Amino acid sequence: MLADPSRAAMVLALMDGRSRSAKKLALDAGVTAQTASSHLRKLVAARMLVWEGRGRTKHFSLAGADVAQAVEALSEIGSRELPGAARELRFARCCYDHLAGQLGVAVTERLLRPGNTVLRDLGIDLDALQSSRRPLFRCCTDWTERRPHVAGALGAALLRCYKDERWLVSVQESRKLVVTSAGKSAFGRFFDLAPDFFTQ
Amino acid sequence: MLADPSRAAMVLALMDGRSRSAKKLALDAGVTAQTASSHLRKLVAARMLVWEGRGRTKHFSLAGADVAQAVEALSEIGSRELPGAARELRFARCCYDHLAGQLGVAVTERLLRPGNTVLRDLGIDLDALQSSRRPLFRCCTDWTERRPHVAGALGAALLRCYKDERWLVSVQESRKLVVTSAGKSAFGRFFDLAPDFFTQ
DNA sequence: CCAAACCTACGACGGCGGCCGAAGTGTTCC
DNA sequence: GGAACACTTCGGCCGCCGTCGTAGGTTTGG
Repeated sequence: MLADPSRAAMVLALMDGRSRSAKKLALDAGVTAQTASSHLRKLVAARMLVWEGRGRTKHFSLAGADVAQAVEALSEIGSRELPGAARELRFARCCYDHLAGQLGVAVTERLLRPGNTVLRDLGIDLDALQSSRRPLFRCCTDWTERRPHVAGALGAALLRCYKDERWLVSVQESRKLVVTSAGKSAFGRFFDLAPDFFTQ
Repeated sequence: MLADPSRAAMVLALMDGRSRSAKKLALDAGVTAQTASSHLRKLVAARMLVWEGRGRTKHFSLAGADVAQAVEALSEIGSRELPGAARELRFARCCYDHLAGQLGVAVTERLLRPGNTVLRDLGIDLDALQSSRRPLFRCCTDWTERRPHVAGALGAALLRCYKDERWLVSVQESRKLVVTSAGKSAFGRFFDLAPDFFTQ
């Protein structure tokens, strides 16, 4: 149940203990309402979620604390590799195909500022990404920062851009991403990051 | 990682804390050595297992207690529906496509007795099952009984047989299986079960 | 009573990944 | 040295399931 990214996103979104509508959970997971409905039915059948009808909407919440405990236990395993030589990993790493870590969170925050023109400045073609089968925008919760970073087709396109421009280079056999000197100035310029952001 | 049946079987086999060879784990999971090798590589990469070379064999064990904790937390969810009106469920239930519960465990124990002719008596065609892509025999650990019951292609064939003969009937929207009166005498005859086995 | 909003059922598509056979590498034992 | 054994890599097959478009049902609000 938790192995599917969409279902995991829905369960993670409910980890605060509150309840959300099916529509909201679909947005959280970055899928359509039809897909979300299918997933929610399975999660309820697995006794991991419960629901309550409020008029024409259905509100879902975690079925119990044991579900949350299982999710946290799995998160523990996922974030376990951090304590050691994890400073670089915590700063910038590859999360599937997009950027995660402190840099990923900072970039996402700037992207969400109203009125910014970062995507146009970077030459990201949103229309081309829209045509992809994949959801354009997805927010992925960062295990180290506990804040969202941009994922989905847009997140993948951004990381591809960073790599093409040689702002980031990936480390062999690792999720680590290293910021080049060109990258430091470019990220600072496009995303309004202070110079000492990279030297903390 | 834990969502795949083969990987889950391997991890469950290691839940006693001891270590096992790759070959042994392949047998536990009911897959070939090649497939097991692939799974074990992934589990090690995910920091869920560790290994130690002993001559020409590799012995794997759980990477730590947090892995066991996550597995137990997930098992808790899986077995949570039992406490309430769970007597029938604990006695005989459908586990995917095969029989589980006290009856499933008892049947498995009889099948493993040397010299028994139960499969031939029931008309199970082992050669036909062999040709399936699916592993013929797989042992599934019963969460309520903590003992193995037969799964895999053979387990599925057996349950199909039970249902065709109307020894077991499934309950709508539930994993519950009800033993018919014909089933009670048939199970008693073929598997040497005392009459009071069904009335305890 | 109509339009809008929310959720669901059905069907089809497509990709990911589990699976195994064959072949290769390294180790043990006689 | 040679045979048996344990594990790995490579390649290709195939089935499962996540995804969405279309369509239909239900509730809300005007």
